[in-house]
Amino acid sequence: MELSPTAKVICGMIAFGRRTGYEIKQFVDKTTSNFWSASYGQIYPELKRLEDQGLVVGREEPTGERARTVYDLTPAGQAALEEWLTADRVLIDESRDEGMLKLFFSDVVPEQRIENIRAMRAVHERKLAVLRGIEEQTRFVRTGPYLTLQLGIGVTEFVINWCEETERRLLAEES
Amino acid sequence: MELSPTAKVICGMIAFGRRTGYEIKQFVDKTTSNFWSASYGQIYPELKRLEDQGLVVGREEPTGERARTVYDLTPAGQAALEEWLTADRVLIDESRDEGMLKLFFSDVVPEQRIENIRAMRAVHERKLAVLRGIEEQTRFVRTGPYLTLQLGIGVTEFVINWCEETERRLLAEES
DNA sequence: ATCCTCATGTAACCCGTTACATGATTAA
DNA sequence: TTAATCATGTAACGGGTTACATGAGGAT
Repeated sequence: MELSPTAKVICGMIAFGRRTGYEIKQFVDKTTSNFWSASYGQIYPELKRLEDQGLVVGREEPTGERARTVYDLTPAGQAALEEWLTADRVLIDESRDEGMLKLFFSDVVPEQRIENIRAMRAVHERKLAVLRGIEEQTRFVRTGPYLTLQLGIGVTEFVINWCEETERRLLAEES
Repeated sequence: MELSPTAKVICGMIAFGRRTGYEIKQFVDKTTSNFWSASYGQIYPELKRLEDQGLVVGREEPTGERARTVYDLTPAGQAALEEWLTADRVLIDESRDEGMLKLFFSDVVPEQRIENIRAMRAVHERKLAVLRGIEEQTRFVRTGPYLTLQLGIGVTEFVINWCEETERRLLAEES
């Protein structure tokens, strides 16, 4: 059973512990959103589809009067997840970085170039602060999340340094 | 006139020199695809819309019997492009990196972790080779494309190094 | 001749976000 | 008591990819 893009995060998150749709969204925002995000508009319908396909089971566990469905992986779901994780297929690798695009076209308005780089740096500084926050408040029982966080931090720092150096260099060249 | 996402690359590419839809696609693939891509299915309809909005003008310049429409920016198009480049708005920053997602969930199948990292490295090594190819075969009169290429190369190298180091570390810890 | 590149386009589909709607529970 | 958080959902919309269709020109 081939997993759809969003099914990959959903099943992975459930494999890390039974969860509600709401919790899946929280975890995605807190942990993978840097390289893989998901919205409620995808998560809830996808959970239904996964249940139809027999990859997950939802159990009603309301909090008082408040409806609440907790999902578990079925053996088929676990198998599909493992198949995906071990398969040697072409990996999705998409990115849309408007800061980079503006820098690319910055010769159209050259006076703005330094400003473009500063804006890029600001984006990455905010990102770094978020990642550092996660780093602090999380106990890493699992290595996967730890590794991706470290790589995320490393790349972000690299970009910030590059922005700083480039800004300095461009300012020096101006004079 | 607010530019749609795809209109940003299209107008930028035309600002760098009058082009056909086909040429825009070639340039995008060769230069920005690392952080911003576009398909024919977007480019041709978008060029029509931009012409309706008066931001570009298409001129018929066939090659013999072969139809060919070359686009130029109108003053309004140039203005819209400059407005976008100078505006201080929230920047689109999206990414979907399946290699990272697999690494994140690699505790589900821990024996596979090293393999996941190798696959990630392979992706980035291919990417680096492509970027280095562009670096060689291109004369950089313009700084924007040069800067984004350098940053792309730097980040890619950083990721490759991280993968190598992490792989070594994990192998050492195994024993 | 044949194949690659140039060149333009569209239709079906997939996917995903945004905004909205609703309501219970808990913390301040 | 009021605001934040927990919790579930959907409909409209926008955007983008893939696959297909077509054909001319240039190179081998």
